[in-house]
Amino acid sequence: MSPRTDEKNAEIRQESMKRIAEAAFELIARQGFEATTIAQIAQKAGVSKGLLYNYYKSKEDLLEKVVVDSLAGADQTMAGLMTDDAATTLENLCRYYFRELRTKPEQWRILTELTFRIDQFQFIHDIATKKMRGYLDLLESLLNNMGFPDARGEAKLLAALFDGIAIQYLVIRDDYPLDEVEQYMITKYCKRHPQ
Amino acid sequence: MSPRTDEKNAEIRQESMKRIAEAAFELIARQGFEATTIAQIAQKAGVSKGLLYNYYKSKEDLLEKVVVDSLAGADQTMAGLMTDDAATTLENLCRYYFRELRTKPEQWRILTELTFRIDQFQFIHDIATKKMRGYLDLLESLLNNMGFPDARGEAKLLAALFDGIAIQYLVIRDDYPLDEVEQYMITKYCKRHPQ
Amino acid sequence: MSPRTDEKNAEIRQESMKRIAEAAFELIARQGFEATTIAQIAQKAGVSKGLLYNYYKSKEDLLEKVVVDSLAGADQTMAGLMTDDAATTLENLCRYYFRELRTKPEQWRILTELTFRIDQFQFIHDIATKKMRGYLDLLESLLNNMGFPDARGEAKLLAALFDGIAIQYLVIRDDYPLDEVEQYMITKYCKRHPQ
Amino acid sequence: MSPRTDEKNAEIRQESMKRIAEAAFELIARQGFEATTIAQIAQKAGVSKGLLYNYYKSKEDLLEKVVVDSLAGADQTMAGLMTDDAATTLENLCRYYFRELRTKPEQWRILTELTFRIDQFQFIHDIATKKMRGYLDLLESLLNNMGFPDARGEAKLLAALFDGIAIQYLVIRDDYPLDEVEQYMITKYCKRHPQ
DNA sequence: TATGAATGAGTATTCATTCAT
DNA sequence: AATGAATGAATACTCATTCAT
Repeated sequence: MSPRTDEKNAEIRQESMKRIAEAAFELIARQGFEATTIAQIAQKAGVSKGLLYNYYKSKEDLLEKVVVDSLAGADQTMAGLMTDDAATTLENLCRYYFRELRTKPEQWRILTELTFRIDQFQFIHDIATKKMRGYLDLLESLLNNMGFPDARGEAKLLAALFDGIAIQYLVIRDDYPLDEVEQYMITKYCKRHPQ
Repeated sequence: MSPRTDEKNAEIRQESMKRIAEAAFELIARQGFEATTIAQIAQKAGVSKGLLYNYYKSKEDLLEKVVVDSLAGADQTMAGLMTDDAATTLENLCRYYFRELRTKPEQWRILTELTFRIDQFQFIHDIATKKMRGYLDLLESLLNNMGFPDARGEAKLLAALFDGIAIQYLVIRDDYPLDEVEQYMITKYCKRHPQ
Repeated sequence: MSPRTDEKNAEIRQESMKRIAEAAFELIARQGFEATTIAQIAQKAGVSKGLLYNYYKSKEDLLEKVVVDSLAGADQTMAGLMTDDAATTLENLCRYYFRELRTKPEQWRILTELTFRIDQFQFIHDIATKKMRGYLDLLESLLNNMGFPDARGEAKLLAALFDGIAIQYLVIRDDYPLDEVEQYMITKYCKRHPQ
Repeated sequence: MSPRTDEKNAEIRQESMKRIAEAAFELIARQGFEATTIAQIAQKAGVSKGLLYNYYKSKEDLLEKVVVDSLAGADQTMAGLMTDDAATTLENLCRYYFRELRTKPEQWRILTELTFRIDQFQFIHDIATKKMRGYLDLLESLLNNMGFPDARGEAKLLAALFDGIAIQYLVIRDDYPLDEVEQYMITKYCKRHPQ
């Protein structure tokens, strides 16, 4: 019960939770939520099923925490991409988005899949709605700064375009010309002066 | 000597299958595939669980048949929207798409969700991939006829845009300005002469 | 309702029952009783499931009738093997038994298997007990006529020997020297004068 | 740091498995394999259905493990009956066989029944075939040592005789003179000098 | 006589969750 | 903090049997 022990405990705790979360995300990304069992997650994380329930209330709670964590990480990274120049910022965001899509397609696949399951997971509804509004506001502000007329309307289309490109790529995958589309988007939205 | 004529039997079968399929699609669309039980489907269809297995090999087989049927119906409807004029055809398709989204959002949601569950529903993924390619070709051909330069590239963005609008609408729902976006799309792609 | 129709009906009836019984025996012999479904039997017999229940009260009733028929056929054949000379009769029976074993091993297999399921099928108990006693009496009488001392005791062993040979052959099958054993039995019991 | 020592866990597991196996064997021996439900076994063993599946992959796996265990036990016991003198060993085996038959007829019945269900329980058939060959070799060796001419042929008949006696006894049961037959077998094969 | 659509009771199996240690 | 034995509710699927026609 000395402070040292408490510290150590907190450390162990963090370590265990991290391993559980990683195992969960990886398995769920590969197999889907219902096809992944608590037993699999515990085994992959190298902990007992019981311990898992010390940290997470339920399987769904685990999913929520994992998803929230994953998105929080993305938010943080995106914050680092902001600059004083709107066009540069937009280009940074754009490149980041395409890089993520290319390097972690399975993670994006599961996140997108979950987005479609709004009615089944309440937390998804809240998160997805908030995220979408946030991105919309960000895009609007950037486009506005860049001098686009009807920045709000354009932002809506741009947001939809990003989502749609992800869908097409995640489904068609190897045959989808992601590089080409990325180039097109950057040229069209970040390099040209708006009319 | 048949106690019931073959036609009568076929009729009865069709009727039962239809009721089962409708019940299944509706429940699955609302609750998702795993959350929907065979018992629920049978009850909603007003038949016994056993009868369901006279017509469908398994729960997954039922899903497949229902999805294929649903998509076949859409194909047929779309075929009727073709005209001699590319711009008119595109406008028809566009209006049809937005009408579907508005009137049957749950169906679109479940179909898209299932498309993403590659490892679990290979057949849906295959169908969806083929459809996506088909739409891409159709859009390219239309845009080409309408005089767009780089019709292929533009078709890709347009396809992504349609998908993206759907996901945004399905998530944000009531707050999403679907009418406005529809108008914008039609104006931009179907009414203006390409540069 | 004319006599002619009744006759015809009876004929049809016989024909249908025969086909059902044959299909049932064949399927049950190959797959076992519980692994064989009424649907399979009906299909193989080319009749409807409903018709089957016009003739047989239940699946178990069908099994009983089929088994009884099969054994009755054997009885009839055996009756034709009787002669005035006990040694000749015994030899005939012996040869018949081995020939059956060789030509219809699957049928014997299922009958033997059923014999072991006394507690599960009441009718099996009755039939098997009666048969065994009948054979015992027959063998005793034959051995007695042939001059064996302690014909009853010897008959008991002989009966057990026949059963045991069947078991060994039906299990080991191809490697079992059935011909050799047959020859041995005939030589030992039918050809030599008892001491 | 384990909340329960590994040994303690192993003990608990062994205990549970034993109770399940015993319950399963007893019920299956009495009612047959398909007539015995998992629920019955679990209840008789005093555990939940779920626990049963912690230890056995399926109902059939449970059957296999139980059968293999049971036969391994018999092997061990028989090994203890071997002596330097062939006649004594044979007599020991003979007495053991009859005692088993008398005290555990249901177990013999079910094991033999299962042996005949080749297509459904391949593993039992394989085990039984191997056992039969093993017994044959053992009998041949013993008879050979005892000076029997044609020990191989005699062994075959003796093996069949044992099997046949079992089936006769299991069917006729109370009316079958098992004691008398046992005496006869011992006198004939173990006490007399071969000619 | 004959059919086959329909039933529903029955069964193996899975898995999130709990809790004694 | 950590374990894993144990639970039991939930669920897909089967199949003998019935009955309207």
